[in-house]
Amino acid sequence: MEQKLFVYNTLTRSKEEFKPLEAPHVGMYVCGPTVYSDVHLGNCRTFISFDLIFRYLNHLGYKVRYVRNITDAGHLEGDADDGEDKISKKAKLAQLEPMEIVQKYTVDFHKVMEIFNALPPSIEPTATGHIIEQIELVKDIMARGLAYEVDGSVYFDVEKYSQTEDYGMLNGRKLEDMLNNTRSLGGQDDKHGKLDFALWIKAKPEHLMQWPSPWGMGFPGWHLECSAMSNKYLGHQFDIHGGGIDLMPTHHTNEIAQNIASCGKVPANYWLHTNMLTINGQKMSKSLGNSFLPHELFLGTHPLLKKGYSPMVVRFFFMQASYRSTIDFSNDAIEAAESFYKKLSESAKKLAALEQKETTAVDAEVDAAINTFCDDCYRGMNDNFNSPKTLEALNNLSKWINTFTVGTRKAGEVSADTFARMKKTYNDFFFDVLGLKQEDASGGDTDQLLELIIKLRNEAKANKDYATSDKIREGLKNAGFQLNDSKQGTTDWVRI
RNA sequence: GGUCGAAUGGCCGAGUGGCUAGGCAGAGGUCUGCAAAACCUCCUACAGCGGUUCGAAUCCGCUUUCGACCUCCA
Repeated sequence: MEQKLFVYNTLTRSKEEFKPLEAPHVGMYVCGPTVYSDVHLGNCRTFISFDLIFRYLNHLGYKVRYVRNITDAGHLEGDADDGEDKISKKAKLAQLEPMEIVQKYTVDFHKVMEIFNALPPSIEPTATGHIIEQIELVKDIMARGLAYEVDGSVYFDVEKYSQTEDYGMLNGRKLEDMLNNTRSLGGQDDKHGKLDFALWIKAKPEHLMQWPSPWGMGFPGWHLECSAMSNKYLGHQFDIHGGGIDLMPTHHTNEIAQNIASCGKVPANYWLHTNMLTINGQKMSKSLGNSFLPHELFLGTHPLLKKGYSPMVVRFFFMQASYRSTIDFSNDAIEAAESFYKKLSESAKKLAALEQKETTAVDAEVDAAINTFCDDCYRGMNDNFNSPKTLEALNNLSKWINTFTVGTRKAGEVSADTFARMKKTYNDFFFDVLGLKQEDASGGDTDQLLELIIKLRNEAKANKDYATSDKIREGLKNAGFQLNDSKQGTTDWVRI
């Protein structure tokens, strides 16, 4: 079928057909984490969403250069530009080198991403590794008269920029509204205008992270790194820029301004924003103290959790909503996801063992239905990465997989092509696109032990010694293994 | 306060003008020694009030509630 991918572009507030600048190459930049503390689950949702997008673009055959930065400097604590660098602050508190903090949380972040089966980006540049590029960018902006220096700090002149450019092109706000509604903040006397933001910040002598620049010792402003690094690795113009929707109004707005001010171009054609994970209807965030960490979720150690949920269940839970909707976390919701995930995962297992053994007449209706469901997998993802739609299609395929497995209908009732397509499509989407894994795969020892126990039970069953066979089944259930007998006399087990 | 967005059945969550997703939970059935799994059937909702239309969950207006951003956050 024809593949036309539509994506919702925040810049135009509409769904547009995705057309890369230089197909089959796609450049995608996603704002990564600030590595000053553990990533919480809300952060994870965003990166898992972009992992889904990355995976689907790959699946469609695009050659994606996926750049996701690590912010390891310049991200200020507290309000405006008077605060302290987050990493610096944490380093002082813990009496560590800033780079120790950065290293620790970067490594943790990578581990968590791996647990969630998120693919690593093609390039993962750091802010501290691109100080020179950032200084050059500041110089470019100053050369165009759109930034000014005050006492060793450099600020972006939003009002001057707005005389020729549309500062609010992304956030949809009018300049005057933004000016009128900015809360008054202390410590901003150096700035000419309320909306001006720091490109380069003068460092106090005790500041742990500082670099020489034409304006003295200092460090880069937070928004600067993304402009500098996307320019460097993806060029002045690329296809997709993404991030959490909370970055859109300020961070991305400033980023666009920096890019236009330095080279005259809007960096990306499509701006994709993921929505927030909420808990009890409120945004999950570090500052609100209502966030939980991935391992707390896995182990069920957070007070809000009834029990632990495995990484794939969590990933599946995210896939059940579209990336542009908020998801409200609740035990009921994630338990529903858990059951659904296990069902689809079991079907994937059954599919691997499924063969077209008997040659039967092809039932055109069934054949057509299965082909439609395969198409639906694509239809879902092509519609702005609508993973819930794709899950629905997989669920429809799963019913046929189960029916064929039980044998009520024969796999031979569909053509060999359709059968092969069903296998490929189900596997492609379940494993490669949605990035799900089977979690109940066991080590060799357990497999062998269970096989033996099941054999003993089946012998008891054959002797109609149901007391013994039920005892074994009950015992295994208590140990976390559910036995399922089949019509053919074989017995499967699943972890529960 | 300003700006923007959201409100869908017990729970979650698709859906942008007619064909009234899907999952989970629940009920009934088939299968089974009994289970489990699986399959089948049932459970037909769109905050409220107006309006546009032959027809609205879907478009418009008002009201209510909630959220996001405006201040660090994915």
